[in-house]
Amino acid sequence: MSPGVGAAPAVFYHVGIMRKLPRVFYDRDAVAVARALLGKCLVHRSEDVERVGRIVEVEAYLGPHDLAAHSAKGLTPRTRVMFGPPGHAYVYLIYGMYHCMNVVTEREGRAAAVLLRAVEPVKNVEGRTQGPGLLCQAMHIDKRLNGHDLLSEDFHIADDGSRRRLTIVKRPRIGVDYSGHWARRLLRFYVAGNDFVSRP
DNA sequence: TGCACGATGAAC
DNA sequence: TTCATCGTGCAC
Repeated sequence: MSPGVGAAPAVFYHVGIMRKLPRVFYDRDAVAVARALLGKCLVHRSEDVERVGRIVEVEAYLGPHDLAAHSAKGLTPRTRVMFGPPGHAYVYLIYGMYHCMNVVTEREGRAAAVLLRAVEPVKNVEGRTQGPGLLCQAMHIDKRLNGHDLLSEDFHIADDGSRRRLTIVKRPRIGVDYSGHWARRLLRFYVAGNDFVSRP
């Protein structure tokens, strides 16, 4: 993989030793996890292919009191994973045609999560990755991975040792206008200037 | 059992 | 602004 001379400065080049994020990484408040996930690598191995994307845009969902969060509906078959322990994937079908992937955060019962909204292609990623639906499509993520442990070998998030300074932009979350004042909270975070952010 | 509505993306 | 398309949650 060649860096490409004179490419946009917002693109990451460095890929060093991959260190899988430990359980304690996810066992923190959703905002802290959301911000810390920016720049980390989402890794999914399936059908003998390892696909890697660098996370550049996320949204935090704080729990049942957050009216924009699915867990605001309470404990249901669908939200069961959100109410479970941290470091697991909450994957659901939206609008009958796209999948969205979340990372469960905070201790069991808190039902907080971070939605992955966009990644920058790093390895074996074809197609667009700007937006939660396209991200899942390109990374071959679907409902079969709902509840999957993110400390597994085939599906996890890793720190590749990149120490690039990131300027993080805070914005309101997308598509949650039904949630009253929660829609105005600045709970969407993305890497400033990155070309793969869905809605800069 | 029926029905309204999405944490979306693409076309018009 | 409209629409594709279907699982989920809740009303009846």
